[in-house]
Amino acid sequence: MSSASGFQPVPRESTSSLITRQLREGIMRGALPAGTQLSEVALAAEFGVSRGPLREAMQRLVQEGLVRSELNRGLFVKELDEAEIRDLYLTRTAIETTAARAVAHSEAVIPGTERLRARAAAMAAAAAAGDLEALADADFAFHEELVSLAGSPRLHRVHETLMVETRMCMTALQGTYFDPEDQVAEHSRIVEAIASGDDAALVREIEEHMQEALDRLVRASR
Amino acid sequence: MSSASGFQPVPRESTSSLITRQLREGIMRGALPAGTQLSEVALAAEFGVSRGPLREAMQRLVQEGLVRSELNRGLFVKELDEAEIRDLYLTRTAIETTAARAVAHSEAVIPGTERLRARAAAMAAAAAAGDLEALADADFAFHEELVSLAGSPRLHRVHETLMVETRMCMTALQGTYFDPEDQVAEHSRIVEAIASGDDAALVREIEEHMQEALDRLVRASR
DNA sequence: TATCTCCGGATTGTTGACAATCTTCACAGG
DNA sequence: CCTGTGAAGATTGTCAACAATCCGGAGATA
Repeated sequence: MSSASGFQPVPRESTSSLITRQLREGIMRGALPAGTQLSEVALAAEFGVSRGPLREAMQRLVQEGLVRSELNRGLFVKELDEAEIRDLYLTRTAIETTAARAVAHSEAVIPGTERLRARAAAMAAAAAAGDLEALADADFAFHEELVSLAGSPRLHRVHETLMVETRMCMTALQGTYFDPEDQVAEHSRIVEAIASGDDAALVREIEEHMQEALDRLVRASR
Repeated sequence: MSSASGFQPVPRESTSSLITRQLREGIMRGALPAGTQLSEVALAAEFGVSRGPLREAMQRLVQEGLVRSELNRGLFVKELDEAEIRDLYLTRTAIETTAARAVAHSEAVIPGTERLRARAAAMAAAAAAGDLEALADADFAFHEELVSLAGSPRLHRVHETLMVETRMCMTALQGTYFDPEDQVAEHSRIVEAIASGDDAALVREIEEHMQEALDRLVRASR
């Protein structure tokens, strides 16, 4: 059998894994707002499985920190107060600066920056069109791409959770207005800093971007 | 009811949580070496519970990345090749530099550095006594303390997993000899950098320390 | 001999039922 | 009016049995 046939391993996935993904999506999109109790029977019925696999999925989310477990009481979607939001952005900064530096020093800087420029362009387009939802999506795609390019499974796994939490915040504050142009400009500066290979500038740009984003969120939440 | 009574909430904990902790300990200490299959029935019997809670604990470890799941095949303790070890230290650097900077800029720098100095002193004592096991323990306690002092739940949770993986590596390479004095000196330099409040120096010290530790590990594993 | 088929044993995946716990509400007593 | 008691209802925690899947080897066939 040729190994050059280009076949990929069959993407079989456990039920609990599939459920976890859907629940995460629900938490992210606001279908399961912060604080809601997650009823096992109700969710199990909705997913069409028994409580076993569903409970396994729940434990994953608990480990991820997206869900809080109270013994004999139930599971609740975690709520984010201001201190938590600050912690979230502190951690995002840690992960993303490291990722960006890894990209900047990797052999694939050129195609990497190219892809990031494309993401930034998508943001600009959404901003120009005044489509705030598309802008948010493009924003997320940018950061997701950035960390993916670093090629670090650990940074990526941690970042995935952080992005869910970020989106949770933004969903909760939906309707508040941010200046799109600022956001677009900040992302462009990050890309160019990566391209330049200047570590100090790079770190500074990301830290500033995170600080700005955090300020926008905190301001909106009061 | 006074809220200043100093009582803490009763530390009730779910069974799956307790099992998770024990399994993690086992993986860390080498009782469950990398690559071993984790038999559900055997482990459930050992813990004296049924397979339900045990499976929930397993899913937590999968989410943590310490255990790999093959559908209909079983669960295996994750193995770390050289690339994984590099990724591990990359991520540790990201977390610990951020934590150290947070400590350096916090209001509690003074007591913080004091506690870290105590940890470093414990390392020095173990090194002087030639007790390599105690040295490793003190080493871990130092890094654990460093991240705890940052007061960031996210950094702490991520770091916990990373330290388990680190210990896994070191357990696997048990018997190899490292120069204790170097290690002690590196940690002392980190503490003093925190005390000095010089961010650049701080980051440099931690990055160098991680690079050294990584080199020691990689060298020993070949 | 090489290959294919099939079967037995073992392990995981899933389920429904049972036990334990918590919450809520009504109600009696001070 | 407030406090304590108790039972009903609902929810979570746990278990043991059943179903599905995988692995290895014996045996048949060319």
